[in-house]
Amino acid sequence: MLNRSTLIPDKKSEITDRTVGRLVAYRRLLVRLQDNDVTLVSSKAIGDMLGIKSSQVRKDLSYLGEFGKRGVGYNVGRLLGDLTGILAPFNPWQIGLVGMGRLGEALIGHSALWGENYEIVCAFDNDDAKVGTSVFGKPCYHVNDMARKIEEYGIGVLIIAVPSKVAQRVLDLALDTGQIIGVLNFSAAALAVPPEVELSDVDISVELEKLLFRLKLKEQKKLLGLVESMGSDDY
Amino acid sequence: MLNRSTLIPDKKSEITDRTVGRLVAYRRLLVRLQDNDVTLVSSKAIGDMLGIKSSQVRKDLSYLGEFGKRGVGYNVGRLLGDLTGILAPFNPWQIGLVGMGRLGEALIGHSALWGENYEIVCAFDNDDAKVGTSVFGKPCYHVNDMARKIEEYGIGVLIIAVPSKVAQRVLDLALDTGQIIGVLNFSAAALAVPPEVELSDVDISVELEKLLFRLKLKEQKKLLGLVESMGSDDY
DNA sequence: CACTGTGAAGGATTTCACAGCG
DNA sequence: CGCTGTGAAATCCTTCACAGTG
Repeated sequence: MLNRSTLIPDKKSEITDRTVGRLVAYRRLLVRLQDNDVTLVSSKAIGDMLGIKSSQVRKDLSYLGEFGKRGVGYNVGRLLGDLTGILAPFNPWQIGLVGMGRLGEALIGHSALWGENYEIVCAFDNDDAKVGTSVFGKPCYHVNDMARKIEEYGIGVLIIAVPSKVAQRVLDLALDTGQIIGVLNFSAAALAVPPEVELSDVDISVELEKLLFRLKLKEQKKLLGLVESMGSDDY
Repeated sequence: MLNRSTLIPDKKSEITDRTVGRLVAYRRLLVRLQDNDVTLVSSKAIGDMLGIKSSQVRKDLSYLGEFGKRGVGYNVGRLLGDLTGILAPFNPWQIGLVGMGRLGEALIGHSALWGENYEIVCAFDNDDAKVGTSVFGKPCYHVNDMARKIEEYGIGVLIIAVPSKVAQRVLDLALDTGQIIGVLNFSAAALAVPPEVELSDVDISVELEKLLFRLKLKEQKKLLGLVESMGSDDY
């Protein structure tokens, strides 16, 4: 169960969520490089391709050990293997998808969510038209059967893709099993989970509004700059 | 065009992206409170409902002005109005959706992306079966017509929901119009945009992998703790 | 020589702690 | 008295700068 290659190095305590996000991106890039028969890459090259400073890349990788050769760079295959091992779970995760609406379907079909290391094993919905069907080979069960199916499938992680009004209620049904340890929440609800459960929120409309606000700030700066350049003092 | 109520206060320069994200959440919460006829709320109450420290709530709001009454709290209606004004754009944004796959459809149907202040006006795809159709009332055009339609509709913001292999190519077609100032990228590609264009990435699989890695770290800590509690020293 | 690995500096964000006020 | 608003402290994250090395 605990095999050496996937163990996270001792400095692990310093690996933050932000670093992990970048590690995932590095790994994706390395896969592409390997496909293109690139065998060597520098932190500068990685950074340029991802829009990150090279020092950030080196710092991130340094948390995991010493992978590079000074004066040379990183061996693509070796680094890819090491990153893959570090990111890989000890055992594959079984994931349940709650909510088979448009977003749920999009997620279940999302190729990036079909890995060797984790798998959406089934979905849940309260719409009788969907219950009993299969989407991309994943069966859809009624929300009322969730607790039972979570145990049957050994599901430890849930993806929540239901309307925010019902998100907490439906989640609580699942938490009652005591078997859920991680939740990825796509609803706009601020979900409550016990402290031992990891919760992560992806709020699509917040992301859009953040972007639009940045644009507004820029617009305002431009407009105010204009006013100032007309020199109110001089009039 | 520049109306007073939507102007961002002078301290605006301190408003960070993170703060904006929380402001959006505060506004959503306030709408709910107002619907439930709550008229008064404290920073502590807001924080508790959203899983945030009350000091964070107060600091965020303080960037925008003084909205609360000491010893009392915040007036829900007043604060809601102020936040709405500050977050509202000077003019509604016209948004184009690139990619009408499952994720694109989910986004176009996502109720949260239909606001008074922004609207997805149309979609683009390269699949002839989709071009010419309408989804949720939004017409779908061919990617080759994108530049023309961006100008026709006055689109300033794009949502990218195409496979990462083609994302940059398709985006470049749009950027050539010189009219795009913001891009919300759902693909896994690290997109390049000119410095005057705001880019924001929402990477669904990175979010999932980050969560799974946190779970792995916890698991490892537990396992190592177990080893330690067996007290190798004592044997 | 070119690049990594990393302490130390610099920035950014959160939290504290308390003065100030209704 | 209770809660806001805010400097100051603490924490977290990124960038710099350079010693170290193949």
